[in-house]
Amino acid sequence: MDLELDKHSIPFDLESTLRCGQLFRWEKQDDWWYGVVEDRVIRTRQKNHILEFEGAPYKFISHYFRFQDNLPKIINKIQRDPFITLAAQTFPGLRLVRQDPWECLISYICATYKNIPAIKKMINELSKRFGDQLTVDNQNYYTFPKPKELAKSTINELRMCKLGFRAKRVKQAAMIVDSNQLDFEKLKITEYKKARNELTQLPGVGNKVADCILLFSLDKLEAFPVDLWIKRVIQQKYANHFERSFIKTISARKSLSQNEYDKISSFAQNYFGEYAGYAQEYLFHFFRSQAHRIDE
DNA sequence: GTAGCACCTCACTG
DNA sequence: ACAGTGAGGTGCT
Repeated sequence: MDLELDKHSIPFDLESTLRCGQLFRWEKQDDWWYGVVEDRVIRTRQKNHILEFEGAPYKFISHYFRFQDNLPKIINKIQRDPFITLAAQTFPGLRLVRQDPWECLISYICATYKNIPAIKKMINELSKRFGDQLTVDNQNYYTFPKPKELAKSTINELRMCKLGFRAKRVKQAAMIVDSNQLDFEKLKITEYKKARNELTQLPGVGNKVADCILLFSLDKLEAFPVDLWIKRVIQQKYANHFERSFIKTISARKSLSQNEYDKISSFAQNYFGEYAGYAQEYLFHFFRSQAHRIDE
């Protein structure tokens, strides 16, 4: 199916959206992108203002790529200074993507202390071992495992998927989700701070992972995850918004204490406003792309 | 309340 | 080559 994006006045750039680091399950072959989303294999490419896609109806695609987000309005709201303005202008059409909360939870537990290529590998191994096989264009793809499959897995099997110390956390989190002790739908309508507190009860879920889940899968666009790269952005570009001693303290160490994290995150939420999460996405992608080549 | 450190494994660096 | 380094942090002391 073809979709004319201009006609619907939907700024969208497939390439930067799929490369920005939020997603771990898309691969490019020739000039088509292939990705497994829920129980589908989606094939898509963009030429100028035409988005071609197969494997899902328009409604699914539009929901996934958040076409209903009014991007011009959002960018207008977050443009508080020249740096964020430049970041947003460098990647026009970059959008957040609406992920499945369960997949997002496990993916970001796995993302702890790993780089993006390694995270992709772990997720693919998990899917191959515990997911369902789908065949498209004579190639095999695997769905992300259901909660039950990971809940009944053994730590050893999980470790064979290269999870390392994350294996135990993934199994425990899976058991909690599988036994319905966590209601994602309810979290969507729960106030941000309360929802985050609930998520951080899970093993392997600290502030950062919780904020990723809230932003990428639970529609909390005000969430502002602070990772290593965002910490660097703050140190280098937003230091004047903090006490000198604070910047000095966080610069001396690699990881942030809970309080330091909250200080940075709530600054950004106040500064960028209700769409702080979009600001995070642009800052993260822009700063990384400046620092070195994008992983692929 | 903060500080320090271990943690699995991988990709990239020199 | 191959050891060293740091990675979309969290949990424990």
